[in-house]
Amino acid sequence: MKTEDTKSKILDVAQDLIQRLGVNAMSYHDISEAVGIRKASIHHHFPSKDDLLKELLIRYSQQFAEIVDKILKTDLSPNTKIRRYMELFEKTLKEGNHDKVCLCGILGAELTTLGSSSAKLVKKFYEENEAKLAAILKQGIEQGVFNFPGDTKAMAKMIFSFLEGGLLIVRAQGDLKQFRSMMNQCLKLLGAG
Amino acid sequence: MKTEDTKSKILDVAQDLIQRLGVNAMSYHDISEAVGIRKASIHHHFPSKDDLLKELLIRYSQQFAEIVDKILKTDLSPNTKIRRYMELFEKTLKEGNHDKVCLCGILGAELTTLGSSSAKLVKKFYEENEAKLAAILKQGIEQGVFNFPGDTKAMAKMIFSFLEGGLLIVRAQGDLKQFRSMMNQCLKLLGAG
DNA sequence: GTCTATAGCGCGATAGAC
DNA sequence: GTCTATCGCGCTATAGAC
Repeated sequence: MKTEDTKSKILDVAQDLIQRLGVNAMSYHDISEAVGIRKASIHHHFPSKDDLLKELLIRYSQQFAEIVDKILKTDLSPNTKIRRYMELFEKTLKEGNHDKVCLCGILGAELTTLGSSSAKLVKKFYEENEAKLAAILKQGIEQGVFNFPGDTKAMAKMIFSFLEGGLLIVRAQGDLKQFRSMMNQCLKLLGAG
Repeated sequence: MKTEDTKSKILDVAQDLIQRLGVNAMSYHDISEAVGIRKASIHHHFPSKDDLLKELLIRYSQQFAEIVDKILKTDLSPNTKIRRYMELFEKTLKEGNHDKVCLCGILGAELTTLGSSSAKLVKKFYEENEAKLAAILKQGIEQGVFNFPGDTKAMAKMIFSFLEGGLLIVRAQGDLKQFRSMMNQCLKLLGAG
């Protein structure tokens, strides 16, 4: 198999496993079974586990940012933009057996056990997403479709926190529609009908 | 040393380690170093790691519930009750090196790797806390000090999610005052000045 | 109740043949 | 690029002396 194909298949499988189990509970053995090659072959593509994680974080953040930026640059109402953004998180939970959460959400819990460059990539994901949420909120205020008290940045951080935390809590409770009910509640708080 | 003293010291140390590292990255060896006894002695008190975790979860949930119930039964305004409740989470982050999060928050990330009774205890913690938050919100609505659109239960779940998620995100960013800024934003959203 | 010693396993990682 | 084989380590857990 071509190197790039194998590499991306390994990343796909690793991402899936980490989103379910976390990095610390996932092994090269697990990956090898799902990909259909041997452990040693995975080391050929990613010498260490931390190498794999770094590449995965770069890919994940870039893919996520691409999708978010596409939403941002439309001329949808800020109301709809926020909804679409939140649906990206909901979609994660809907995949497979309803037991996947955001990659960077689960890695946030394991943060103190990560290598420092991996930890920085997780932190960067948080900051970029908060900034993009804040941009939508600002636009909504300016257009008069949002009407909430307080600070835009604090509001963005709070929404991002509830999305990341909400995935963990709703996954535990096993009732996916609870996530949508929080999304609707959030939109109401923004004064977005 | 008396059995009960040793047991509770082990639980103290284990709780601290798990709140920083997660269960999967924490070992009996780590505990033994911090307590000052040997690995085998820990197995005498808690035969398996899951036994330890179960006892820890029961103790943690009970202690947390006690504190929350004390807040609930005061005649403080719902406004202040919510603030006090949120400060319990903030306090966790303030301890030690600012790298501790809620025990059940970090275990939510590791949920799929836990034994089923431990997982149930985590889930129970979530549900009890959401219910107590909802009770405060309801009281605030009835007394006319809160004034927010939408549903009380959805609002409680959203607040609880942002508290659990916020600990993870603010820990990663290393800026403790961001948590307080979210707390203040939350209070504003409740229409609580 | 705590200790030493060790079993037994799974892990990340490497060497070297093909 | 993938394989077999293996090293060396750290882990949970147990046996048995004190």
